[in-house]
Amino acid sequence: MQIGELSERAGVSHRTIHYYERLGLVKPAEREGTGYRYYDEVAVKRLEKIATLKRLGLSLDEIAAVIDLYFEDASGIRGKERVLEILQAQLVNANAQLDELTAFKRDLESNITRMHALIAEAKRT
Amino acid sequence: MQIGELSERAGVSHRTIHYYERLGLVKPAEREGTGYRYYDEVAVKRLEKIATLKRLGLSLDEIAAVIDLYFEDASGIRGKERVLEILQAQLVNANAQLDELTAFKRDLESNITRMHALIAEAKRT
DNA sequence: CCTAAATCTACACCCAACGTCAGGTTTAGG
DNA sequence: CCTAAACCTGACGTTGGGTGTAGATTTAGG
Repeated sequence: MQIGELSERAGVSHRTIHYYERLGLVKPAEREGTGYRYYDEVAVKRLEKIATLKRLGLSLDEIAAVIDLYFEDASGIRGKERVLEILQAQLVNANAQLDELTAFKRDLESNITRMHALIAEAKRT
Repeated sequence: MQIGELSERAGVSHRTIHYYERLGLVKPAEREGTGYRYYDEVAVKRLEKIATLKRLGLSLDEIAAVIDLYFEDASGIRGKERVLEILQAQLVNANAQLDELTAFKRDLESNITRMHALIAEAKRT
């Protein structure tokens, strides 16, 4: 598939794909002499994973550092141990974010209740 | 307290406080003729709340739209209804983020398990 | 009263993460 | 074979969230 289709399917602009390529986040499956980029299905998954990691608050540089481990196996025991470390660090992080988000949600809910009450009261008078 | 102390206690630079002031996120308790800004304890709390909301992924503009409701009551029924809308939108958002984060965490855990297995196997051989 | 430290305003600059534009090349379909 | 649509590169613009710096003013402590 060419960059246009990839762009459409992954929901990012082709300029963004170019940009990500420069940062080492994605690369075309092949680029025969002509210059056109051709991608495979994995590229779609990759861009989707990038989007997810971005939503979790990682910078593009941070994503570049870990994205590969979702799509190729680390070689050698050292590589695997390194990957394991990174994954565990991310897990700790995710748990912290979950806690914060949960507290925020509770906060929101109580404020919503309060607002409802205030509005009801204001209407009564 | 002056801006230096506020800066120190809230863990943000005084330049950032100036910047936030321009965006309407904080304002000094008083500014007598001289020009110096003087803050009270609430300002510390405010800056901490801003930091929290930022960590949750809100932009400074979005924060500006809701921060007041943590520290003063919206005036008038229209104001309260507006605040309610914003809160409810944020709740929807928070729920979506929670779902995504939970899925991400599951993913991480399964990858961690897999890595453990791969490492154990590699060591056996 | 004097001076060093803190603060003031205003403008310029920085980085990340793109988007826009221009001018040229490649491809696919009729 | 021709042309419109897709693609290429490179340079420049933009937005968000700040930081740096200069030159002037204010304050506090000895």
